[in-house]
Amino acid sequence: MKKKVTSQDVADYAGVSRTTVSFVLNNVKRFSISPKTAAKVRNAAKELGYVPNASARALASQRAKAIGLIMTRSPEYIATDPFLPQILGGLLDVVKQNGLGLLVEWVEPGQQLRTYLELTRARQIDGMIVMTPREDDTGLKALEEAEIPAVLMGYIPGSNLYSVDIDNVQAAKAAVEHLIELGHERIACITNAARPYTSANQRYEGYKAAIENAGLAFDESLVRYADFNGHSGYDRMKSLLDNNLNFTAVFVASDSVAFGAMAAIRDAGLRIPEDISIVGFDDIPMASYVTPNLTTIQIPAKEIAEQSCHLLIQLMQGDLSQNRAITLPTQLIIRQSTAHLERRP
Amino acid sequence: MKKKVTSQDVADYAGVSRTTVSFVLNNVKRFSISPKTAAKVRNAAKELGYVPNASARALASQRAKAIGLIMTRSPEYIATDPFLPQILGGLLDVVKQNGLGLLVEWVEPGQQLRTYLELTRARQIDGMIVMTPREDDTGLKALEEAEIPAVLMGYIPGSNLYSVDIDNVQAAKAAVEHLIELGHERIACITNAARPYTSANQRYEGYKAAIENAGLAFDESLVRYADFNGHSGYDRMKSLLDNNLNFTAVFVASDSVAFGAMAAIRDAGLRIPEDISIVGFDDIPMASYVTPNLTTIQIPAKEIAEQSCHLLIQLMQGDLSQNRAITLPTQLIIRQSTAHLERRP
DNA sequence: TCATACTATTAACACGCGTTAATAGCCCTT
DNA sequence: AAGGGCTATTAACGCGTGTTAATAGTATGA
Repeated sequence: MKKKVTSQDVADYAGVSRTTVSFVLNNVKRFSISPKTAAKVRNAAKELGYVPNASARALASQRAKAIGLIMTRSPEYIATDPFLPQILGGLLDVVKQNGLGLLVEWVEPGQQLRTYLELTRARQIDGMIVMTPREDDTGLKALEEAEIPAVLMGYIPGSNLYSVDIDNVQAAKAAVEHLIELGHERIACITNAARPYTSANQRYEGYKAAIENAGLAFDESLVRYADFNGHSGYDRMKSLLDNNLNFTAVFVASDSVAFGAMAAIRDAGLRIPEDISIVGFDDIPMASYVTPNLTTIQIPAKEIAEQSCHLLIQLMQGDLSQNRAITLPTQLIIRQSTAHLERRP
Repeated sequence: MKKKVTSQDVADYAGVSRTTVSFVLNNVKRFSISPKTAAKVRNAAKELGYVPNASARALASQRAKAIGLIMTRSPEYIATDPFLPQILGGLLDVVKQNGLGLLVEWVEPGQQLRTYLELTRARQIDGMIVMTPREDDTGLKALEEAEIPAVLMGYIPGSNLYSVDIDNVQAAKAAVEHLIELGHERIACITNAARPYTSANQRYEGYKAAIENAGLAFDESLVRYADFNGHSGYDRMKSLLDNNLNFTAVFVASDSVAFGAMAAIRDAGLRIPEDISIVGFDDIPMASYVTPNLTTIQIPAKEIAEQSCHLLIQLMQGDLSQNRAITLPTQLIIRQSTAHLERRP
């Protein structure tokens, strides 16, 4: 290992004091440094390949120059999240532009309290983005009180935390209204996750609202709760089909889940969209490659990540004048998995 | 913000010195502490909600208690990597078990040298896992020399770095041999990425070897180089089809790319597998949900991540007696996208 | 009784950097 | 020549923890 180069080394090499080195390299303008000295210092730093020690800097300046991405799910579920790449891509982009680092953590559902506080106190990060929060998350209140900058990706009713999200209710409503316009009246629903996940609950509410607004009969027995992945989608759809519920369309609140559901429909010998129309949610990349192409709701995942990150950075700079809740628009993408209801004799 | 609790506070509260607190909380056995005192300290720490400051600890102990995941791709490509969730899930699992943090970084192709060294010197991390390295990566040699623990996810010929990978050549060979056994003789190939990416090159070599071993004619004009995503797959397949190359099967070295290729085949009015058989690579979750289900090579992505992490942790503990290169097994998963060649009149 | 060995604890320094308060150098005015 | 007001620079302290070398205390053996 090459011997570590400290700012003292740079100072010696340039023939100035360590303080001067710090001023030059951090562009401290309160103390004017002559251009000649500054050049000497910069040159020395480059010559020696000086890289400031992050820990020491964090300790002295009281800021870690890093943010945390906190996921409230177990690795098992993280591994199957089709959105993660887009989220991460968006975050990494912004984070790097601002010279920050990104620390990824997950907390076991139930352990949130301890972990949020630990992360806060440990000061390894200056702020955090909480992904996929659950309404029953006990730690979020504590997070509000501790005044560490935090942004929710997603929304928790009643929480005072800053958040960036889509309007899940409206989006789900739009999806179901599309089916209604196509003449469907018995429309099933498979959520993306269990109800404590806000997004799942909101999409369910949107589904319900669309049904009721249209004067159709809402039937709870047409609803199933999936578990993020395609496997659960297959399972829930099978359950719907096995029960002879006589529906002609289904709203599936997640594309991943929808793919599983589609497989179940095919395995039952039914055709999409001739026998059953299906609308997804998310517009993950694969949605346009499956057969038939999936009609779905497009979520600007990357923008959500970017906006979250920008917001967090502003909070970290003490700028609190922002909107507490940012809502990003979604779009219904009509493809081939939905069709007019064909009345059968 | 609650006032930060330092180890001094704990010491005062417990009526001992800060050193004792440190010894107790870090289980330093060289200096024996009486059980009574230890209990007093632990109790005080709990009472006050003491969480050690990560930066200070890192500075003093010369170890950051964190590892880095370095991706040599731009966020644009990161956003479309279907493997990322599995990798991340695997890493997070192991990382947490060992009380470490995970820092995610990306380096612009071409900027590797600077970034690897910066990360090394900054000491924000104790070791790093480099993902999807390229053969033309100039920074890896520097990484070898700097003696920071590092593990490659993937393999670079001629590199002395520790690595965890699958046998890409063998796996590709198995995929193509499957097609050959089905009677195909004109077999096209679309790689997952450009040649400088080792995995792309190795899969290409496997393809070539299988063709030649079987005594078939190798034809370079049947090869295209894709770019990770489905879009490029669509494009490359279209190029193959437009050129009237008369092939009956194709080996696509990435499922994502394969999905695009499948769409192109359908858009050309051809059927899978009746007109063209297709084998993918990766077995991403969607592979079993597309129509027809994709025959592909299964990669143990999560295990790769876990093994990489375990290996890295051992390196960080100074245990160098490990295998330099770990190779994990792959498996050909035969589904519905491949079929016997039907001789047309 | 005294030296010895061992246990339990602590004072003090190091880690590398940011930053305030103080100092040295210099030109200009009176 | 002396003071005044700049500008450029630095000594010195603090951030919170790990760790070594030294100290106080206590039991053991002759």
